[in-house]
Amino acid sequence: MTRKILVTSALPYANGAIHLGHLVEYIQTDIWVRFQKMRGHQCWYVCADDTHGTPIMLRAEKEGITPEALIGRVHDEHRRDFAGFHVGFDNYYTTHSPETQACANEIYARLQAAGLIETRIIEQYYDPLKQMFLPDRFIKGECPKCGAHDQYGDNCESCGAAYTANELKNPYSAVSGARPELRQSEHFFFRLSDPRCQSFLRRWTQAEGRLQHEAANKLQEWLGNADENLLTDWDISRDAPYFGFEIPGAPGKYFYVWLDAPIGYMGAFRNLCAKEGLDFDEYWQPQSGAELYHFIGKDILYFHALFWPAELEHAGYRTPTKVFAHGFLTVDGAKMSKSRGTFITAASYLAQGLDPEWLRYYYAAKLAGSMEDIDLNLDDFIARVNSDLVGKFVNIASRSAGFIARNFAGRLCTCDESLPAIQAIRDRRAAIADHYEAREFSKAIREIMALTDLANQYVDSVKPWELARHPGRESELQAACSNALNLFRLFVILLKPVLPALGAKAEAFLNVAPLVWDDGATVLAAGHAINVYHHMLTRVDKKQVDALLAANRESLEATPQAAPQKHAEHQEKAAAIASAQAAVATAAGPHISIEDFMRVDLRIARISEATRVEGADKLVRLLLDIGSLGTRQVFAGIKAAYDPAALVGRLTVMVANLAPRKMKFGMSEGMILAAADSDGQTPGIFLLSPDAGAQPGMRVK
RNA sequence: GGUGAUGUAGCUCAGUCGGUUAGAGCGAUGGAUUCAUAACCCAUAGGUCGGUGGUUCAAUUCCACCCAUCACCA
Repeated sequence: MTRKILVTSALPYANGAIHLGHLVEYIQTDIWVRFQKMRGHQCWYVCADDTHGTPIMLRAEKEGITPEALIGRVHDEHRRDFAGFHVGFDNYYTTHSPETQACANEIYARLQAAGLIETRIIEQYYDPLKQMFLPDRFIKGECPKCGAHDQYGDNCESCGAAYTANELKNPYSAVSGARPELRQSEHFFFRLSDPRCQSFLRRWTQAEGRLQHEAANKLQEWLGNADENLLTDWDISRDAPYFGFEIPGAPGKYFYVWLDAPIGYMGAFRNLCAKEGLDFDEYWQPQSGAELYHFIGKDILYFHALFWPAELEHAGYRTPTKVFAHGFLTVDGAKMSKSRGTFITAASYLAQGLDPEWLRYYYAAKLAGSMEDIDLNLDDFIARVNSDLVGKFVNIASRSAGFIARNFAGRLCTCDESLPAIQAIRDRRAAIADHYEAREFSKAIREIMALTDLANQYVDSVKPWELARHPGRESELQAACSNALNLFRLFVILLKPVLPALGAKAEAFLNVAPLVWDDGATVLAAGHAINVYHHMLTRVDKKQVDALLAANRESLEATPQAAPQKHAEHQEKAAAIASAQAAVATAAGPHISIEDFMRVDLRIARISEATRVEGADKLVRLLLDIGSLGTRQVFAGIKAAYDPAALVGRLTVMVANLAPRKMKFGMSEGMILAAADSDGQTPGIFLLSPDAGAQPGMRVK
């Protein structure tokens, strides 16, 4: 039965370059789509640039161009990068399109008719100079806790404290530098807290097979128990000026970028329908028999498994068949880092002359159907590609082709289908297909590589190089090489979803039409002529990888452009955090300066009160007297080692300028110092004490 | 602090619904071979399956706690 399948990857934001982290998702999706197409299903793969929002608007302004010009340029870059990695979209569109706008308006109107849209007045910082409302991350100021300058409006990158934008001291607009003022504005909300949404989502998210188990657990956490309503309404509007779609009937109000982003899937597909003569409704009406899959990163599960299905359901559309979330990419076990050069852009990878199929293969060999992060271990990458692809797979063709060309004018003889290696492939084809279907690509690759070992063992056992030296054994030689090349052909079929370009080269060499999955049931006919063999794949040289890292290594002063794996408006803040972390990690070195040390305000403290904390396993609540600085409440994880009653009255040392942290049990306004063996060899926690004479409030230095 | 996940050979990962000697690929070492992009083939060495306790005749596999890493939430 031919399935009708619509597949999407998450929309990359149109203000940054595609990097290796993005590519995990697009390659994963592309492999799956190519597999479905090879199976003969009608499968459409659409994606688009996510083009709206404040960051795009401001970026364009900064460059002195229109937002349309900016997103047009980025669109071309993205298309080129994806094409370079053989990501075969059927349509790569843009959310800034009439189709997306029409879909957004339609969904909005239907939600409104269903009583799920509500307006509410909210208070927000406004930039009087720029004359625009400011999202939190466009407000900077001094951290209310530690006083660090130039901190963003939601948390402090210096001390880690979390707060709201209006707690910032001396706030200023990151856009104009002006002092922002609080103003009221009417916003539109999607009523996710409505009982209809809630009960629908409980049902929808827990449906068997809908989400991965880890994802379903996460959703359960967000939804809470049946008697709780943890969902809050979603603010879907932004005030002008904003680059996006104006809300119908609400002049000066625009759809928030995250509202129209997933609708961009529909827009891209509608655009494809016009080109291909497809029936949009057949895929999107509630009773659709078509399948709909979204491939996403785990960071945007919230949008795709809560907001999006709730919108679709209540706007009278079908909901996704499944949502597939994947993990993040690490490089050599760590987050991608500009200073290490592991923040590798797609364009630089291609520009350095690395083969995109190396990466496709490596990702496939690491990807499973789970949300676990995957690691690009560069040494492993080199070893694996060289050994598996060149040494095992391509080698089968390379070691057989010469004999056929030289001795038999390129003609094959009958393939021995009873060969154990061929039988083994036939036996495993269905299982390998199941692995592809379940996105367990690493399992598929493992099976395929085990089979290539059998093929090489076969060649080794019949020793064509010896047969070639003995006149009269020509037919044996031809049989051996024909069998080997047939084995190679079968591997090409199995690997073609992962290696489309190599597959095309192999098809040209084998002189066959594009191979589909079912071709694995057949062999090449006797007398079939193959073409001259040319190298199909080079080895990875460590020098190339080193050069790639060098090309991507940036000085610490360089401004980061995008953070790994983030979408839309997450980007700017995450980038800032990433660069701050990178700076700390690399700039600090083995020593800190005296200034660094002096930033920590250590004080003698007298424990004036110590009580158990109901519901906490490790915590003791302490009240600390620090002399002229007053008293502080601190939660300390020392319950295992100290009886609270025995602590009262004793002196210890505390960090007095640690950012207060809101805990489940109250504010913790500092930290006391205690020793513990980090290896866990010596159990216990040992509180520090000053020598006699120290008074509460004294500075420790 | 809470929740979820992860922790198995030098590296990357399987696996065990509790049961005789824990697997693969790569890497290492030794051998064989020379058709092939110094590829391939054979063999060997390497792990008290993060730690501690418990349940059991038996735990890497179940339970509890702890440690480390990651994510989300607060």
